[in-house]
Amino acid sequence: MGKTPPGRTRERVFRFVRQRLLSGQPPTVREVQAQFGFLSTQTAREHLERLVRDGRLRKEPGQARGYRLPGSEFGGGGRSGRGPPLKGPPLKMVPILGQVQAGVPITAVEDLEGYVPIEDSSTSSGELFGLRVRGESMRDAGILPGDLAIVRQQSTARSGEIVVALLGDEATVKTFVRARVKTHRGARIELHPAHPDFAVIVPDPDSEDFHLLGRVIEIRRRL
Amino acid sequence: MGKTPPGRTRERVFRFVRQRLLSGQPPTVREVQAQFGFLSTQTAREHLERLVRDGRLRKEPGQARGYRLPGSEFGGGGRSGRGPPLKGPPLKMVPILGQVQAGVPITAVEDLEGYVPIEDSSTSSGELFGLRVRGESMRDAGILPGDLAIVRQQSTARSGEIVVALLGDEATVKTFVRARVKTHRGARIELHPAHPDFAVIVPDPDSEDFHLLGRVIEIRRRL
DNA sequence: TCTCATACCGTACAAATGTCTGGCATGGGT
DNA sequence: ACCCATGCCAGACATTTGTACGGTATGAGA
Repeated sequence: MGKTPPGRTRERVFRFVRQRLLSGQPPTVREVQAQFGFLSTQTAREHLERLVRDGRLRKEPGQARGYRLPGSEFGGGGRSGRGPPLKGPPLKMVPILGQVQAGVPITAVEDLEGYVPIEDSSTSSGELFGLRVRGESMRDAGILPGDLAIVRQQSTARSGEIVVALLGDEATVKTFVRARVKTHRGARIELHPAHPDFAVIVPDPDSEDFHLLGRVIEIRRRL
Repeated sequence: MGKTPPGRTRERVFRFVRQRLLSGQPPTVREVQAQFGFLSTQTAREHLERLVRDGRLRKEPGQARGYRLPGSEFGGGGRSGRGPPLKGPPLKMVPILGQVQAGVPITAVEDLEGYVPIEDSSTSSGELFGLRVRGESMRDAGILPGDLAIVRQQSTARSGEIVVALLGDEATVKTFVRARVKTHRGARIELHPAHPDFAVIVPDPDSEDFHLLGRVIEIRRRL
């Protein structure tokens, strides 16, 4: 193997490693070596280490297939042993629920559409689930029918947050508002649509027909 | 470690391995061992091998971190046939680009914000990347400033598709339209905003200042 | 010329990791 | 009782893989 222009080969090495990492199969040093026909593992290693020094790759020293992409911190499972320092993966598979019912733990719901991957670095303990948006009532907030709402289960919310509430047996996405009302002791709850044709809903917080399912933390739309 | 109900532990092992694979980090036998507190690597191995025999996992014998999800070569996907209905979507980590330039291969861009996980079952060969949306010009299509657009690199598009185009050195998200014009031979290209205050853009397809970067396949908004 | 950096090769060694052989205990069935 | 499958442990061995130390050759500058 002769020499190649400076940086030329390294660029190709990066692409190769990157492709492998993106598809879930971290390469070994020797796989990189073979891919480019290097006659020495050291050559591959030098390229890799250089990419790490340049911040284009990250690595877990000593681990087999230890090269990673920078940016998102993947990691091993929740650590319990003393082994290498690995972090918990912020990546989760979130179930998309076909229908929601009050009081039914989402983990027990069988009627699900599938799973979507989501990065969840938050430490909040609420379970996550996905819900398909129906209706135009949040149109002006950029939430359209068919969108997938990622919801964190919680029974309270702050004013202005977009939430999923269960009214009767219907799940609905609205902006949660605590309105100060002088006539009452305390505040009252309102569910605001984001569309001129829809009216504000004022549920009775104590009613059996009203349940706050959680807060919408992300909207996804497939085109 | 005492005994546990039949299959109980194996189910947990499977979930652990699956989670790791989905996040791009195949576990070692010993990592599984540590995760569940087994005192022997063999115990972990037996669970893993059993999962392979049951078709729930696949493996590359002899390779370090050689366990895979069945179906596809990568993160998972496809069906495996037997066993519980567990499909693993083909999962990739997609780079979020801070800025885009014409002619620069996305793999060479260093200025990236991070990576997001995305399911890509399509067989299209175009590379994927993420781009932060700026401006209000697509507001009425439910695409707001700060949204993350997932883009598949391609140099052509069909009329009506939402695309990312490079005008000069500015990347912009618009609806791609092929307008039939009688005066010309062939059609002309238009980039339509989705906001009354913005005007249709009619780029010169042959200009150096116009490049079609790709098609928007998904919109994500963090709330 | 001399240094220095880049690009590559050769050959090891040691750690990480996959694999194997043998054993123990429990429970279900015959 | 016997057989057999399951769940687990113990201790090794062999391969894969990361890492280290040293070498050759070329080109850019000082």
